[in-house]
Amino acid sequence: MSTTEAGRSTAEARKAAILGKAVPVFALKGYHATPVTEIADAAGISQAYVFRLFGSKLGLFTATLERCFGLIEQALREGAEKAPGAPSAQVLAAMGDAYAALVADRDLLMLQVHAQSATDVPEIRDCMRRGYAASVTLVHELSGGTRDQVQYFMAMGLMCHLITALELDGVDDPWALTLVNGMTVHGRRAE
Amino acid sequence: MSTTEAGRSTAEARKAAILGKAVPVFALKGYHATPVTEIADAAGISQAYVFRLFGSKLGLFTATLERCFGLIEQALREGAEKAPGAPSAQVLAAMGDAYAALVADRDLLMLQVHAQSATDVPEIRDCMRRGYAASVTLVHELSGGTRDQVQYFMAMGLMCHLITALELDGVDDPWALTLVNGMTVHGRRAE
DNA sequence: GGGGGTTGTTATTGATCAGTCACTCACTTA
DNA sequence: TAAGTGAGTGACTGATCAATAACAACCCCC
Repeated sequence: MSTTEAGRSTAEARKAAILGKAVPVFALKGYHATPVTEIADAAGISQAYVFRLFGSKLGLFTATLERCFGLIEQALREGAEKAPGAPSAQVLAAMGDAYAALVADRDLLMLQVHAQSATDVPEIRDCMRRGYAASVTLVHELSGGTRDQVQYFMAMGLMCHLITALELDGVDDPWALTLVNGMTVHGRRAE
Repeated sequence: MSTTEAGRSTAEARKAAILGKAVPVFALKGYHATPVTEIADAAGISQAYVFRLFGSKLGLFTATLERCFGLIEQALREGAEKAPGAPSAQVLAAMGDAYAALVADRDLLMLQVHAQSATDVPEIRDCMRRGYAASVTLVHELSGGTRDQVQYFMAMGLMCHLITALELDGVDDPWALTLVNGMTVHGRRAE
């Protein structure tokens, strides 16, 4: 079970490849419940080498989380560019749509949920703070919305987390419909 | 390190006592990262006996989670009773205040966060669904609010989870203030 | 006063997992 | 072609932890 497809490459390229595979694997069961062997297997690489590249399981997880935040910021930015000069509400709607498209695959969303639960580890808590700081600041600046609007925007993002974690998409009961109210599937409400 | 204070008691009383101690312990690091030994120690009881009483770690966790939801429902109910016959918005505000008072100690809130992250375990996911179903239904019935109002109420509850997990109370940066906007410390926004 | 159910413990087991170590292999440069 | 370097691995270790097994004290009712 060695390198099946790619031959050898540079350490940086390998790290990037591993991070790409790590997102869906960590998204499944979270930080504590995921052995790094699973990520090594998914990346088609030995577990020992993952430790060599990232130092520790914690280093691997925070790197994965940072990559995740990077993708989200990029999506928000691209969304905002689609409504240039529009009023705040419309910019927020465009950013919401871009975010919804990005997180349609569940993985980035669930990684956030797991990271939020692992904040007893200081490095993870700090990484989360940095990520949310960047996101909130970005939404504020690009949309020009009020504090209430931005808070509402983020709150609906959190509601997406819950809907995804509980797999409420297909549930037809009234309480589930109330929570999903106005959301696009796996996505975020437009306004 | 045996039973320090209490002598022997009935199994039911012991189970209740253990659940009381289990809430803060599970709240610290969550389901996967908390060994049942820690809960046994906190309850002043042997680890083996905890397994006898709850069958498995999963059984202990779901029982703890159910207790937590029970406390929340009780608080919501008592909150609603303080504004009888008032318009929806005021009933929601009263329920929010009661909820805020209940979760001021962080534990119940963090338990929710951890449980949301452990939904890959089917029993935990189902337990969460039942709990949220009961809460949403209760808020809807007691307040008589619209779907949007109830969704917003729950979304602000989720925002509390984030604020608590990231310890944003004392943070003075603009992005943190945006998220905390309108919330009472560790609590939930009134309206 | 003793049988039987209940409360509780100590000791152990079998598995899992983060992290390490001593290597090998391939490529580059002189 | 020999020496050096970075990529990559298999095999191990020490610790932790969920779960169990075997046993001990207690109490109530007959």
